[in-house]
Amino acid sequence: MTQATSAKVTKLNRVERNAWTKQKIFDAATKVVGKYGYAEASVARITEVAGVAQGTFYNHFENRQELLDQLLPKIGLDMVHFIRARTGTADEARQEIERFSAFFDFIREVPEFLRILNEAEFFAPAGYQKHFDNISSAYLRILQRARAAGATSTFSDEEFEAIVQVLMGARGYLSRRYSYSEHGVTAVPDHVISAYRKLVTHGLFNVPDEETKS
Amino acid sequence: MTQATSAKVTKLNRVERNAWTKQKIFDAATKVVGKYGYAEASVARITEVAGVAQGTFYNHFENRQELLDQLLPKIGLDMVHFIRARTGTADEARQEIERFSAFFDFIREVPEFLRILNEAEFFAPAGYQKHFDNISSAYLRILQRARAAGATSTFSDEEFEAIVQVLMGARGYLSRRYSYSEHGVTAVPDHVISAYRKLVTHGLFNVPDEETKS
Amino acid sequence: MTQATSAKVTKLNRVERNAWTKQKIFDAATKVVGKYGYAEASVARITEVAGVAQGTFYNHFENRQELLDQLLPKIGLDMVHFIRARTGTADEARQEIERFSAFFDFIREVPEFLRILNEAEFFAPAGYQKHFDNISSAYLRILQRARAAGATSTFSDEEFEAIVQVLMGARGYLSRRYSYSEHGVTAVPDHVISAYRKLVTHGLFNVPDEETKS
Amino acid sequence: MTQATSAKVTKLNRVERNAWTKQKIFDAATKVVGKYGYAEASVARITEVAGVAQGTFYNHFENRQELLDQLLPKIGLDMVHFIRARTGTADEARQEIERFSAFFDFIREVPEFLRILNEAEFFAPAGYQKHFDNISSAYLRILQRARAAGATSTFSDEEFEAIVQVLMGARGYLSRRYSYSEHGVTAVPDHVISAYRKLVTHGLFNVPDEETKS
DNA sequence: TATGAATGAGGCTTCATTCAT
DNA sequence: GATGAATGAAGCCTCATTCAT
Repeated sequence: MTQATSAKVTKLNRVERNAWTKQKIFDAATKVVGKYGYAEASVARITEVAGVAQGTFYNHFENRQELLDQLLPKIGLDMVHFIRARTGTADEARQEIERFSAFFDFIREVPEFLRILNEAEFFAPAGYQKHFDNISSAYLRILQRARAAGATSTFSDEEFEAIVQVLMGARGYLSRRYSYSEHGVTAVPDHVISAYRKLVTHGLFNVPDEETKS
Repeated sequence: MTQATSAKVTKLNRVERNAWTKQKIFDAATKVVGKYGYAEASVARITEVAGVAQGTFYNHFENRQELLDQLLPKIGLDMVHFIRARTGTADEARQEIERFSAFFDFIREVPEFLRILNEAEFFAPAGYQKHFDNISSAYLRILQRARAAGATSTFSDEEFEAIVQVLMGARGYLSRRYSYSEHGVTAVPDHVISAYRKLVTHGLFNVPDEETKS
Repeated sequence: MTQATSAKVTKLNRVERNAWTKQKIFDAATKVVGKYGYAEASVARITEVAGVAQGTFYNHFENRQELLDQLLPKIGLDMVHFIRARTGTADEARQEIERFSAFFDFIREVPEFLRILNEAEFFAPAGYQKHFDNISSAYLRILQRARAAGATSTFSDEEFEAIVQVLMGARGYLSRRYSYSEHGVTAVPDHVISAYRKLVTHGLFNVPDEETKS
Repeated sequence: MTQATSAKVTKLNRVERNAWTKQKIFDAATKVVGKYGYAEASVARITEVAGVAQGTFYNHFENRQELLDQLLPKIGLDMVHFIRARTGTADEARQEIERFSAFFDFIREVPEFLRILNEAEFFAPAGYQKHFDNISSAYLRILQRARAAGATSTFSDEEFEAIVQVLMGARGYLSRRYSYSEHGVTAVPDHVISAYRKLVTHGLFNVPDEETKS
């Protein structure tokens, strides 16, 4: 999230002032939604936090929903960059764990993300869709590349799509359970990471011999 | 979902009439939330569908939220019974697949469940929590029993907790992706089930030898 | 206009109370629009005058426009009855003058009518249309009957339609000019009536002989 | 309507540029009000059509109302010239029909006029008043001159004033009824003109003999 | 003079909840 | 217990006007 700096605003030209105001609203929305959720993110509340008049809001956004729908995709891209920067060149399984861990690190970096991500599906469906497409297509390519390198079990493209859902679902549900807390966002416990690692590397169940080949 | 019978209401004593009215409201809420979501489930709409006056609502529920919070746990129990009845005595991995499939069968049986489940977290948090506790504790016991029978990889109790989140997240996300459709609820494709089976039996990634021992 | 009596409201049953409230709103709207015009007739203002809460408004009318569109047709019918009661059995020309005079008498009786009539076309088009259809069809029948009795010059049905417009336009414009005044509504001067009588009985211009026959 | 020429604006001095901008706003207002009506003629819309900034508006007009009030009188004068040019030297009754027809011709020439004329009374009362005074005094003089030439029935000055209202009301109502249409403005049907002619030349009703002398 | 972002009052409507019958 | 009209807070949005650049 681009944090609007509160530095001196001494000399800004018109275009800059304009962008600065929009950014203030955007940042305020991020804060408000992150803290109180979409349902409580009224235009009045957002503009109050942003320190502008309610009418100003509509100089920068068509309506409330338009802003809300921009929230997740924007932060979602930040997340992608963040995770990418934290992914090394180890074997594929390890990279997946790195991505998984980095996801939780990002949540701590941008605590608003958690709530925005989880609620967007219902309060900002268009934004959620956009974010989801961003993420899942990237994820799918990663898996396909791993498969090409012989690093995965045998999965079809369709199955990979389902797997992407599972992996995103894992992050979503785990983050709700382990990152929320009274005051702020906490680090994810190690056993969550180890559980995830075991699941993606060995599966959950031992398989009787005769089933091995499906 | 307990369907209120439309049988003759001729002879009901006071207690029965009372329960019958409450049930009507409850069923109406299920229908309305299932079809339009929590956000559109106004008291006016629910009571209209139930065929009672708005004021009647408050004779049976403290407020709107109280009813909404009861929705998911109640249907959730129906789901547990449904799944349990569909789980055989095969090996643990197979039973998990049966449970997974049964989950999607239940969605088709009770189409309202999908929306209620997915939205409850944000619109009926208390109800969601209750449901979640119901499910996850049951699930945890299943995994622990499987472990005792030597049917799982090596997981600690804490890790199992995380795994439960993952498995529920998988169901949640996959159902959103594959069960929703224009008109009603559709069956989940086979490749989703096979992907899930592969994941829980073999994991996702092949592991280089030296990593085997974490 | 049915004036809501301000008599004791001691004992009214539910249905009566309901109708009474709706009537209060209706009367308030009549007053407000009559005095300040449609543009200034906000729901807030109307409900304040009616002495009810703003929300109450929407228990009785779908929305603001629905009420506004009912205003003119309702008063318009009162006007028709009023005029009819004042029209005697003299010859057709005299009856027309009676109707014309009665129109202005009605305006004094129901001063709100003037503004409601004149503004409705632009602020309550649906209501205006309804009123206009009511009036013009009645008027047309009157003219046709007079023609059948040999009491009119030679006009076709289509021409009569145009004449109806002219006669209504005459009332509209004359009432704006002669009935409005600072404080309330004034009687129309005699010379207006005599001018109207001369016009409808002899026309305006003397016609050179050779034109007589078109 | 003075159409702002789209000629090269390359060399204009300060005064000319000023007038040119004001004219652009004026023309835009005419278009907007003519097409959408006064109520939809927001300053934002007008300036957008004019291609100037909103603030510019207030360099040329005190406020929104001031502009709106200038619209009708200006076009009204164009109308007067138009009609005068189309009025011949035949007998008075014929001239009146020519004026009547020319009025409808003008509406087709300047389609915006219709809406501006009809709505002005309520949205631009000051402008309406001014226009009305312009027209009615001119009309009154015409009638007086006709009377002096012995071309009219017996009317007093006061009665003539009322007659002017009737004749203008006829034009107003007839134009609303017969000139509006889905796409643009249509010619007035012949039977409207013939009805008008009959009315002003013979009146509407046959008069029993004994009434002749009122 | 031109610009256009900022302002804030005010409009319409929804809806959970109350309460007299 | 059932009813349903009444309440009023709160939400979203529009728009004429101002003002710093």
